Amino acid sequence: MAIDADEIGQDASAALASGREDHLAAMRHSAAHMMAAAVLEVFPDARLGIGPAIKDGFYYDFDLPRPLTPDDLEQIEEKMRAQQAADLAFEHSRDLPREEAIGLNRERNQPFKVEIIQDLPESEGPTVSFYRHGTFEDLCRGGHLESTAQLGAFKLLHTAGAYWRGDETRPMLQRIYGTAWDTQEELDRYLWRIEEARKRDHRKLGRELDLYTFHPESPAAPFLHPRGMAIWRALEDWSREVRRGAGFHEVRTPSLVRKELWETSGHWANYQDNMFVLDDYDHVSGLKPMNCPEEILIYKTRARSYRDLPIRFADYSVLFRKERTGVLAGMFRVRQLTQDDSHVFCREDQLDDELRLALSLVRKQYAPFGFEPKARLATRPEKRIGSDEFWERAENRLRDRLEEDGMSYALDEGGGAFYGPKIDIFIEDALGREWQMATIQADYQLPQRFDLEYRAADGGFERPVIVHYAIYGSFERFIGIITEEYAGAFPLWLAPVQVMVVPIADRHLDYAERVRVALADAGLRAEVDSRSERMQAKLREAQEQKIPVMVVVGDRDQEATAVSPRLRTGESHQGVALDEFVADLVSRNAARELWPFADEAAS
RNA sequence: GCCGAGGUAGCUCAAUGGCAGAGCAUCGGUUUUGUAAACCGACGGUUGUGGGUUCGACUCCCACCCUCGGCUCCA
Repeated sequence: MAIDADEIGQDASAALASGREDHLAAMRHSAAHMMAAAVLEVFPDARLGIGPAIKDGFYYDFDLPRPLTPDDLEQIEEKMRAQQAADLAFEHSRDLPREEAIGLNRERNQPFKVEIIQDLPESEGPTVSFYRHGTFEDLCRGGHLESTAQLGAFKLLHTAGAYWRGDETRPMLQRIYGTAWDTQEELDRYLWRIEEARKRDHRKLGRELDLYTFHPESPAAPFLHPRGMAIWRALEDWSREVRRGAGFHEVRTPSLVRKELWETSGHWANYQDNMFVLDDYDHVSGLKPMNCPEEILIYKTRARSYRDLPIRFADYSVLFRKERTGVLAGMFRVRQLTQDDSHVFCREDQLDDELRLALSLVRKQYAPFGFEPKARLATRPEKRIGSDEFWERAENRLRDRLEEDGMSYALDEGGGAFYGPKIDIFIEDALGREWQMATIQADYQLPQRFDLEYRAADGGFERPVIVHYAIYGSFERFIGIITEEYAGAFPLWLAPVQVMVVPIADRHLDYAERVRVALADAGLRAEVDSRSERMQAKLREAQEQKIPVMVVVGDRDQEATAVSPRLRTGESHQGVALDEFVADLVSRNAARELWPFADEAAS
């Protein structure tokens, strides 16, 4: 078999990359040890939790007598620098039989360490290892730098509460997050990325660009301003276009639904606490957190034939989820959301094709954004319904489709929904952050719970399968993500105001309005800046609003029925014929190009 | 829900127990302009809400609301 030269190159660079990853992980893990030692210097009574390396850095959890302050962090960081300067060797100090190790940690008053040792599986062997640098010794599997002097550039970032072992019934410890890199340049670049993310915060941009705002009168629900709504509509139009070609039919279903439906679906048992429940005279009703059971009611309104299937419903209804207050976050986590929800009722023998269709629609719908989807296969959770045999079959099916599609995917053990496994799709944004987007689920449970059936070719009754998916996920969240991805500089097809017409003097107002109408008639979103301001001021304003195209109109343009466009990128032209200009924008808009540039704001 | 931080004019931010202020925005006027900010003036506040301490509270204390960073959760 011939070996592709490119493949060798890729393997080699992958090996290099993973060697570098190992090195960074060892360094960050070592930094965590040094931080623990420093914390013990400041708080001799501190009890230690765990301290792993993570993406971009490390953390360590502590039980401390009082909350940490920013001053404490500085002090701890200084003590770490002192260790770094002291060039202390990291050494494998000893291996102790479990009982002795437990005794040692009891003596040191480290109950969390005792618990870790007690819970180590037998397969880890009869002894546990300890590592030391300076006077600090910690229970540890190993994987360190040779010496504290090898720690590169680091910084302690912030503190946060974290439950011991991630269990909310256990004590809450104080976690200190830090970051560590080989060089100061890499550290600076990372800190720049954090700063850049802060600047792109969608809550800030949403207000500055007049897209959406949040108000305490309706917490965790965005108020969409005209400009935000324009983005929403552009997204919705694209979603409908994608689904129309794929044979979907749009439905709309009620928000307020009696609890019996949720009992049948299983949501009442599993998510009752996260539903808004209302008193409906002598009934109990809930605001719907999901569309599926209602699509099912539509399915059941008539006898279905095998010839009717697949039936594909799209539903853009509003959903309500009573999220715990602490999880709310701008557009990312809201209590009222709208999905581009899709439900396909199909025969078992059509399922593979429907999963293929779903994956292809994900690719298609993401293409104009420049998003490259990756997947996670989320398998059976602890809290679930259905037999193991069912889960096995369903998981394999999803895996096969992913393999076949070639989409890169990872496993998310136990991450499935209570009624079935799912494919979660995520993307990486311009700053290297990952966002979970679409989710695709093959569901055998709801059809059974609702006793769905269709008449088969042989005259018998068969049970359909439901494929659930949402590609944007929720519109709210998606808008938040793309606001940050583009740093507010939306490509033409998404820009709330696509063209700002800038008359030079008041005598050009009539012509400016004529230009606006020409653009609007062509289906573009255009406005005239009719203020009695200087042209430069209007351009600055439009530029700050990240409007992709400005057109200046003055005497020369008016005479020639032309415009003088200026792009957000700074590029400008004089005296372009109005017809040509409109036609050019119309075609770029229709093609949903990433134009003028997607990431110009990042540069 | 839990841990921590925060909330002053529409926005960004000053004022640490003693007269709540600036820039931008807004409004009025002057200016009519060729590719990123014209000039002059005016308006704007129950300092998140409610209680308390004090001669006096933006400032100190308590409760609540909202937001942010995390943890847990995410059908």
